[in-house]
Amino acid sequence: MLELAVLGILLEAPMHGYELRKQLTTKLGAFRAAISYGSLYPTLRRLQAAGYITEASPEEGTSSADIPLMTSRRGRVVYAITAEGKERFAELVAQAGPETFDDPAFGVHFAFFSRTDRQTRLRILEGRRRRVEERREGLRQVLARAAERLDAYTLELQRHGLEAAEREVRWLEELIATERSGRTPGRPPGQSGDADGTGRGEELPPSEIPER
Amino acid sequence: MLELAVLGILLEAPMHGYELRKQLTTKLGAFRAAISYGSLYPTLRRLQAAGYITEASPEEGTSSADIPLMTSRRGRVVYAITAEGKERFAELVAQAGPETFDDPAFGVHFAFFSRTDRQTRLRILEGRRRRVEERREGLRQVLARAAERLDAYTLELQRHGLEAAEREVRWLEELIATERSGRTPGRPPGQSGDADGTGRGEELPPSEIPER
DNA sequence: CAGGCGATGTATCGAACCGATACATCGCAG
DNA sequence: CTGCGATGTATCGGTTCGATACATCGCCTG
Repeated sequence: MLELAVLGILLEAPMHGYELRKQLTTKLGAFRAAISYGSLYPTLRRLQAAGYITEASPEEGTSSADIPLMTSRRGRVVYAITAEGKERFAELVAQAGPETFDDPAFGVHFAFFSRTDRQTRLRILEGRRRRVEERREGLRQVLARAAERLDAYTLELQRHGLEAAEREVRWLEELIATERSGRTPGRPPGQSGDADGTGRGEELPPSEIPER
Repeated sequence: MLELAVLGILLEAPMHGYELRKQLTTKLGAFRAAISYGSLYPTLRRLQAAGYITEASPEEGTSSADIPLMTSRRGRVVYAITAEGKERFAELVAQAGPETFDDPAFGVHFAFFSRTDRQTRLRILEGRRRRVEERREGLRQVLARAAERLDAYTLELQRHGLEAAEREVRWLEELIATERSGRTPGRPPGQSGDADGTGRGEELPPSEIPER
């Protein structure tokens, strides 16, 4: 899961750990809170061992003498994705197994939707919708059947959870409708960010991002 | 975290693992998805080792002969909370450290609010509110400052996250206001599930709850 | 100009937690 | 009487987290 996220970020530019973590946090910050170093560094080592990324010391300044960035040892380490890593990313981003629909994994996949083809996007959105619908139904059952046996606070918690689930289903419905119509998400009323309106929005496989 | 949850559930009745998990899932289901056995059983063993719960074989039926519940071995194991466990629960439920405000821990604490005194409830709600507000501000920064550098999907994700954060802050505000006014949460308009309406809702200290 | 302090930066350790899996029994529908 | 889904206990490997340690940088203050 972190594997996909790290590869996806490194796809845009080589980076060192600290920066990587910041990017990860803002990119995934909407669903997940933050990534800890205790997860990040092991993941980097795993990826490196598998040959998906390389560890490269940074460019040696501009002149002849290498100014030791941090006088002795502990120079900053820059990680870059390899060709195998790109393949691996494509593989991971395309697969939508059941585990893709739990909270954190869905957020990660969603964050890389601009690098995912529409078919896969739809599969993931619909899978997630089913998940959230099931959760919603479960909460409704509890509230309908067992309301009198629960204390006021537990009840309030269930109610809040139910509301959130209902809202997310609606959000997903909208996204799915948008996908089907071939558009790109974004607020139509405010500014129509859709410059061409041709309804493309996928087939952006090379590596750059045409999105506004 | 699971420790608190398990003790809280066992406080209501002795139970075996499977049932415990179900209770846990409905009680905490609004914030957390589900508890896996890979977490539950180690937690039970930890609690048992610490003396907070005891493992008791179930009542031996009604007659003289003990019908081996599951012919040979693997009888169902019933766990019950001890006096030390109750003390431990009171200790855990009262403390509102910073870690209390991340998603899962907050949900657990909230679920046991009917066993928490109002002072602590307020501290926890306000701490959570500050957390969510910070998150909300972070997302606003991203959306305001870096919107043009993000693709449409990432943007949509941030927007959804922001909306959820705003909604939760509002929810928390309401709860805090309700607490301050000495009432119990619940929908006043719909059906007043509040049988007595005396506005009590705290002071149900099975053990003791020291007011700050 | 000393020195402190917050941001940048790399890294590890123990513990918690999860997903998958194995195994066993019960009740009941076909 | 057979198979299958719910009930039930339990472990294993692996991921992730929280805390912590260590080191350098730039900047502000006394």
